[in-house]
Amino acid sequence: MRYSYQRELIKDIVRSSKTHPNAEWVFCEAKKKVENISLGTVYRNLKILENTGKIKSIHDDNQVRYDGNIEDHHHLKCVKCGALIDTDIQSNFDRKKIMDDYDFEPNEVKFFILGKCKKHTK
Amino acid sequence: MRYSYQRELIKDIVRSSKTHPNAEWVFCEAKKKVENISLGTVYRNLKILENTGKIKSIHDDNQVRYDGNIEDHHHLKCVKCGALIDTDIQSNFDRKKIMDDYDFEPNEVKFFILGKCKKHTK
DNA sequence: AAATTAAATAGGAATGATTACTATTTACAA
DNA sequence: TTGTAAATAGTAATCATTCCTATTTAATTT
Ligand SMILES: [Mn+2]
Ligand SMILES: [Mn+2]
Ligand SMILES: [Zn+2]
Ligand SMILES: [Zn+2]
Repeated sequence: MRYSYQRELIKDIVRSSKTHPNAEWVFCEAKKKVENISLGTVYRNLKILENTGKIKSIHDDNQVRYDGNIEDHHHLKCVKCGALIDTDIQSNFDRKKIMDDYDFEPNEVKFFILGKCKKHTK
Repeated sequence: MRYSYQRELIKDIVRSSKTHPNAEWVFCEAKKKVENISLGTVYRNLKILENTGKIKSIHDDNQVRYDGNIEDHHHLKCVKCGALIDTDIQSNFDRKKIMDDYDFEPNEVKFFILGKCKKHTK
């Protein structure tokens, strides 16, 4: 993999963000440093960074969002403002029961907890 | 809400399916009964049926799939063939811990268990 | 320090899922 | 029956994302 200033920039933007941004937001941030960077470059590098384990992606309804926190973790999602909040909540499921009851070999759980974040408590 | 043959048909197609189909599949099925039904009509009515609680929708990566099973339930998702399998697995999370630790008011959990269905066991 | 080469880019076109628009059709009530 | 507004078919538009390609650039070789 050849060095690319754009790719390093995109990685740093995602890694230092806490909002789980989408490609468009990353693009706008990147333009502050490379004024003529193209959106295609952002998408291509986000995918490369994901495939090489440098960042993670989250499918949030009809959009892809990116996460600079590559630790295994889950999220709270605010239904009011769309915020995604990192948690250390563990998912515990009964592997054997799933295999027995459904003839299915599980190996990962994805979940979000939907609700309201503190911004909306009156 | 005025009666519409197309809407009843779309409802019956989703209700009787077990595959959690997308709009395109529902459209193809519907054409077997109403040859010139339009895709827009399918999308519009799927949304109406969802909003009136007659069916549910599931965001599966970048596509919306529909579910005729309106009971509260979760799914196993096969990473090999994309199959979604209904389960009666319950999500148990500690509501109080979430409120205390994250200042977040949870009210629903969405999860999938990813893995391989029986079709891929050698 | 040039010349070489293939990877990466910018910019724009294409795609695919979904939604919006609009003239026509249809359910249903007066 | 006739009047009406809701629903439809057909099509155009939108939005996120991917694809294409001429040009630029990082890295290797002279
Ligand atoms: Mn996260
Ligand atoms: Mn289901
Ligand atoms: Zn919020
Ligand atoms: Zn499968």
